[in-house]
Parts: sequence; structure tokens; C-alpha cells
Amino acid sequence: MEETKALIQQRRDKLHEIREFGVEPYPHKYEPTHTTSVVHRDFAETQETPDETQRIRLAGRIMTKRDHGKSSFAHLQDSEGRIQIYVRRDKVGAEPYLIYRRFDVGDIIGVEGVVFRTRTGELTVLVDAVQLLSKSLRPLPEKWHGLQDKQTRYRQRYADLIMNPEVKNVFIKRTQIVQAIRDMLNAQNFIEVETPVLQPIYGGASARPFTTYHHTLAQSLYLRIANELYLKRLIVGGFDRVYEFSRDFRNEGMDRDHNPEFTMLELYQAYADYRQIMALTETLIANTVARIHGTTKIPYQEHEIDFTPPWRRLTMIESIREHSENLDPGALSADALYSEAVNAGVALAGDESKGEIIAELFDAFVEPKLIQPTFITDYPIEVSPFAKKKPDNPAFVERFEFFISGMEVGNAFSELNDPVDQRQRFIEQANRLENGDEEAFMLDEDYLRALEYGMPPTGGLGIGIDRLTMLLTNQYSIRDVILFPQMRPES
RNA sequence: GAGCCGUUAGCUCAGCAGGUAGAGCAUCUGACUUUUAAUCAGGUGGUCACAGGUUCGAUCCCUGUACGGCUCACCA
Repeated sequence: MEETKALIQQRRDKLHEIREFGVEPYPHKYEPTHTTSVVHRDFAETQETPDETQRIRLAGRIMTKRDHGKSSFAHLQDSEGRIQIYVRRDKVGAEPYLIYRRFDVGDIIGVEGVVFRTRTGELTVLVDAVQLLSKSLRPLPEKWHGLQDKQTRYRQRYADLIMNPEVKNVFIKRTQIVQAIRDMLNAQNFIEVETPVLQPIYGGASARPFTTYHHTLAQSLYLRIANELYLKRLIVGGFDRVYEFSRDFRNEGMDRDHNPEFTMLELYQAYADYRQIMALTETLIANTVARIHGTTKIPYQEHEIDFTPPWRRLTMIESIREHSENLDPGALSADALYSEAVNAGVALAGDESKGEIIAELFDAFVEPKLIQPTFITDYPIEVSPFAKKKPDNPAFVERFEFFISGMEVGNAFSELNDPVDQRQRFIEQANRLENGDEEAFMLDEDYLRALEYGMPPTGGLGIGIDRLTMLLTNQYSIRDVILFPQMRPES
């Protein structure tokens, strides 16, 4: 149906006419000598008269076209930018010009010629040979307003990228962010590894998994919700510093900072504790910001975020004291804390432990207010089954998360390496799993076996790469930093 | 999962106490060899998301569905 629509049919007709001239509309290759940005740089001094000895070949997509009888102006867009071309019948010849007249906005062409400046001052390629490289059959969005509709932008990211150069910049920056982190970690002798995405037992985070099935093995497998337990197996095996940019999958809701699949950097460093990881974290991120922006103070939405170390750090208890109205979880019994929390409007089921209530209070009162980079330390043990207890207070663990603009961006702890303690924590989780908590952990005997061989004291860190990219590119939604965000099927 | 808002031409958007729709750009025809949101003249293009209901009559009012956006919930 759609294929017969008038605009597409017109282009099919032109395609046919072009073939009748003996021209192949989809040739196999073209060899440009320049890109648009190189032309703009190398010919910056060029005036109205072209230097006939400096011939160039450019390839790109026609983005505008203004026909004037026996001549025509157009703009060509390549991966780096745009440049105007000027096609004249007396330069390219009568028949090639007839063929050119059948080119449309959206077509990909190659041009050859010299560079000059028009009387309005625009650097322009005076074309004496033009070749179709790919005929476009589908009209692009309008040249002035571009493509606005979010649904179309997400579903047809290719069209979004053609029409909105700032979108492309976001994704280039995303790659640069990952590259910057990778470079710094490599320079510190971290080893980048790859661990299973398909896992027989999921773990390392609290989340519902995606489940799939392996026919030959006749068993269920899970898409990883984290790669934590595999990286720590590698620490056991003697890799003292490992990391992985891990695509993780969580079968949960979608909103401005959650996508069902997302990217997490996890790293583990043997012989370090969470304090060292804290120092590593702020350095890593501040240096990344500086490398991308040339400064450590950048705007995000309505705020200016200052990434300059050291970041503020306070314990979870302190943060609740600071941001709630006189709630001091440290001084209250579990029952008293429960009443206070309910009075303060926190939704609780009633069966929460004290530590879980503390975590809920933090989520309700503190998290949204943490705009500047802030480390929150010392989490309740109940919500931290892989973290080592505080030596002086076994109700809490050596753990921190860091928050920016009200978003949790990273999570770290001194890794629990006592296999007996770890088994006990697994058993508590297994009970919750039996009671229907789909997000509780499965008991992972193989992981416990690894710990029984002995894992050195280790610090571990996870950083949400999508959220970090949102912050460093000033994007409001995670969908704007994921090339192909999850969408419901069209109709 | 809930609430609110949206869905009109290829794109960006108007519109209507309820009387079967408009603009700009794109597209088509013609003119035009330094234009640039080119210009000038004349055309084409719509199941007004989908399905019901109310009505003499529905793009408009009502209900449902689909998809999307925002907020909330879930998600450490």
C-alpha cells in the first residue's frame, strides 16, 4: 500500500528514467578525495575564482536542491557536515544534467570539481562531474523544521540522524565517553574482559530477569541483570584488575532513566576497599568530563554540575538526618522508625526490616535532592548482600552509591569475600525468593565454590553508562542516549 | 499498572457550537546560469490513528482499542 503512494511512485519513476539513460543508480563504490569538513578547512581562504589545479571529489546526501533552469544549487551532507555544490549544464554536459534533474533531496551522489566562493560568500563546489551513488525512494522530512515527532525519531533513528545533526553528536560523545574511561582503566592496568550474557543463574543485582530457553541444553537461561559475579570469579582466578562494559537486561518498567537493556561499566580491583574505589570513581568521572568538555563544570538541565573532586560524601543515616524533618534512623528502634516513616508519608508494606526502612527513607527524602555529585556511604546490610560488613557496625556495610542530578549513577562496595558469610546472605535471599520476591537472588553454588578457593579483598564499582552519558550530553531522557530504545511494535 | 495530554497531507502545524478540511515546506508542470527557507505562475496530494455509540449529519461529542509523550507507581 505504502509503496504505491504518490511521492514514492514519483521517485520510482525517476529511478526508471535514470536507468533508461544507461546509468546504474546503485553503483558499487566511489572514491572521495575529501570530506566536507576538510574542504571547509583547506579552502577557507578561497575566493570567487577557483584554483583549477585543486580538484576534489566528495560524496554525500543531497539535503537541499534549488534548480535554476540550466544550473542548480544543492547542499551535500556527509558524515562531517554540509557543503554547497553548484551544478551547471555547461560544466557537466547536457545529458548528465538531464540525469541530475532527476535527482531528489535524499539521494546520495558523488561530485567532482573545484572549489570557489559564491558572491554571497558561501564556499561551494563547482561541479563538472556528478554521479548517482544511491537513489532515495522515500522523501525526507521537511528541511526547515526537520523531524520533530519523538515516536518517529526513536523508531526511525536513521531518519533522525540524517535530519538532526545534534543527535549524532550525542552518540559520538557517548562513544568518546566510553573510550575515555577505557583509556584510563587500561592505563591503570585494568584488563577488559567479556563474560556471559546468557546465564543459568542470574545475580549481582535485584531485578526481574528476561528468561529464555536453550533447546539443546533443555534448560532455562537468563539474560544477565549484572555481570558482577563473573567478574569476581575472575578476581578469584588471579585477574587483579578487570572491567567490562556490560549490556545488562532487566525486565522492569521503562521511564526517563530506565531502558530494559542498558550499559553498565563494572570494574573490580583486588586489594582495594570501597574508599579507594571512591577515589578512583571521582577521578575517573572528573577526568572523563574534562576530556569531553575541557572543564569539570557543565550544565545539566536547569543546574550546573560541578564534577571537580573531591565530591561530597556522607553516610546514608547522615543524609536522612539532613534531608528529612528530624528523622534520626540511628537513634530509633525498628518499630519507632516504622511509625515515623509512615507518618512522613513513606509507603511501607509493614514487614520491612529496619535497614529496608532506612533505604526507603533515603529513596523518598534524599535521592531526589542530590544534585551535585555526592557519595552516600554505609548502606544497611539487608539491601547489600554482596558487600562486606563495617568492622565496627555489622548492621551496615562498606558500600557507596553516587548520585548526580537526583539520579543514581553508580554503586560500589568492599566485596564480601567471606564464603561462609556469603552463603548465609544467599540463604536469606533464597527465603525471599520462595516467598515470591522475584527480585531476590538465586543461590549460586558455583560462585560460593569460587569464594571458597579464596578471593582477595576486593573493591568493586558499577557505573551506569547511559545515565552518565545523559549527564555529559545534557539529555533529559535515556532514550536520547540509546540509539535504538525499546519501543512497542508499530501497529 | 494509574492519571493527564496527544495522534489531521511525505514533514511541521492550523482548524471546526457538529455541516466530509487548510497553510508553509516537499512533490508535479512551466520559466529561470551565483541561489541559499531561491523566486514567479499553475496543479496534485487526506479512511482527520482504529472500532463502536449519539446525531438528519461526527475530524470535532461519548466509549473502547492501539501507539506516543509527561507524571506517578514499580525498579536499590
